[in-house]
Amino acid sequence: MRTEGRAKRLPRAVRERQIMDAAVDVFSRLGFHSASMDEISEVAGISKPMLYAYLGSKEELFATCIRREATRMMEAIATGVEPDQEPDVQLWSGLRAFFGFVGENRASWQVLHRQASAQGGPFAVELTDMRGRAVSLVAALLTQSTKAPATKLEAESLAAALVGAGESLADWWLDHPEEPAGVVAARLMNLVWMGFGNLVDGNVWHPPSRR
Amino acid sequence: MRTEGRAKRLPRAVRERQIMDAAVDVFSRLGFHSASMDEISEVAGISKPMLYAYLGSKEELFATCIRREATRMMEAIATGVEPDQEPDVQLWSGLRAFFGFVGENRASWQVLHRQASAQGGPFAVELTDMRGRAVSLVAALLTQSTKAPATKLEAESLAAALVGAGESLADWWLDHPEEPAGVVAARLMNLVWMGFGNLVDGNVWHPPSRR
DNA sequence: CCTGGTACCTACTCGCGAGTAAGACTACTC
DNA sequence: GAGTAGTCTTACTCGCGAGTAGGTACCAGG
Repeated sequence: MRTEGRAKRLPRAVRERQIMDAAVDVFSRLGFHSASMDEISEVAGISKPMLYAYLGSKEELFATCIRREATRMMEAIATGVEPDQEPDVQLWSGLRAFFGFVGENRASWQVLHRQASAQGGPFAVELTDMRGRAVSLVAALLTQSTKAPATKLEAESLAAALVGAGESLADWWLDHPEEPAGVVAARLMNLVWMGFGNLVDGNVWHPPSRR
Repeated sequence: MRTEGRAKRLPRAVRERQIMDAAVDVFSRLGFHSASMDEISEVAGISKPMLYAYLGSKEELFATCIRREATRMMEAIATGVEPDQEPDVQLWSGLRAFFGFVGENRASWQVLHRQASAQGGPFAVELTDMRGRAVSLVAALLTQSTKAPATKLEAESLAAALVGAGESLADWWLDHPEEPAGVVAARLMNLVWMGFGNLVDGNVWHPPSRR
């Protein structure tokens, strides 16, 4: 029994999952360019031609990773958010779900946010797409709840700022992992709902009575 | 007179500036990895060995670009901000300066923000450094003006969120260049100072009486 | 007019990594 | 047990781009 020998024969679907997992791991650690197909294949416990046979080129592989992780994240948020509630509660539940997802899945988050946004090329499409969905969601929340008729552009840019604040705070969180997810989420909630103007006066937002 | 011949002899300092300008241009268009030293040298109107003679390796060159552009930006902000004013006015002037800088200097902004943050390596240092200075600035503004004694971590994370919101909104702005800088800045000001909670009720922030 | 120093070049080396050719092993079917 | 479909491998090619060796033009000062 050699320790390094021919890999056990496995059905394609299983191998593809293993490869994707390895790819997300390596891409998130090294970034798109510094990651080599050799390393990914090694981590996946498989030889390089399998990569190409199953997942196509390096770019396709990366794009597939982005798509998979983005979908996972959007589903996590969609599951967590509570519709038919007051706007602030909807936002709050969305933020909790977002930071919850990032808390587990650090690798996914990194490959999603840092890497994809840097490669201007074909990947930006996947990322921009997901980000666009998130922005639209927030923008809709805003538009629907506002009394003053805001322009589409205005709502969208505010939503972009909010999403950016979330991403950035999540990045910051990576460097301060000791903070619990709920605390970080609550902070952002306070910032965007109450504003500094209120916070400096000691007025904070808090969730409605516990269920 | 050949169109492509030996370059005119110029003193080192001048050439270095030209090279840096070319490097910022190319890096911001293509990103660190996709940019080649050959292309940079071509844009700079010079041959490759000059690059290495003057600016060292590719990594050194990139780091130097980051440092230069980051310094320019921080100086622009420092110049624009009005100390000894109310916190909201300080923040407002800072935001205006920031978006003003980004509005001109699109290339600088891109090379700064998108590229550097993606290459985890030695460059993150430069970028993290500048970002850290910005965050500290905002955090200090917050701490100094708040009545409720906030923890250091709290102020810092809020500042990180704000800086991130600014960066993200600036990114968004790149895709909607028709908006004037002041409008974009005002939107972010409203978001972070008033909060959505106020905005949906139509309460907006506006600067104190014109000087 | 030589001597050195500085700006500047052409023309390489050389490693790394994406992608492939060609086949070997396994398992299922008839 | 022969065909065939799918899994998996070793061992390459090949271009691109970082970095360099070894010069050439130009300008001081002696």
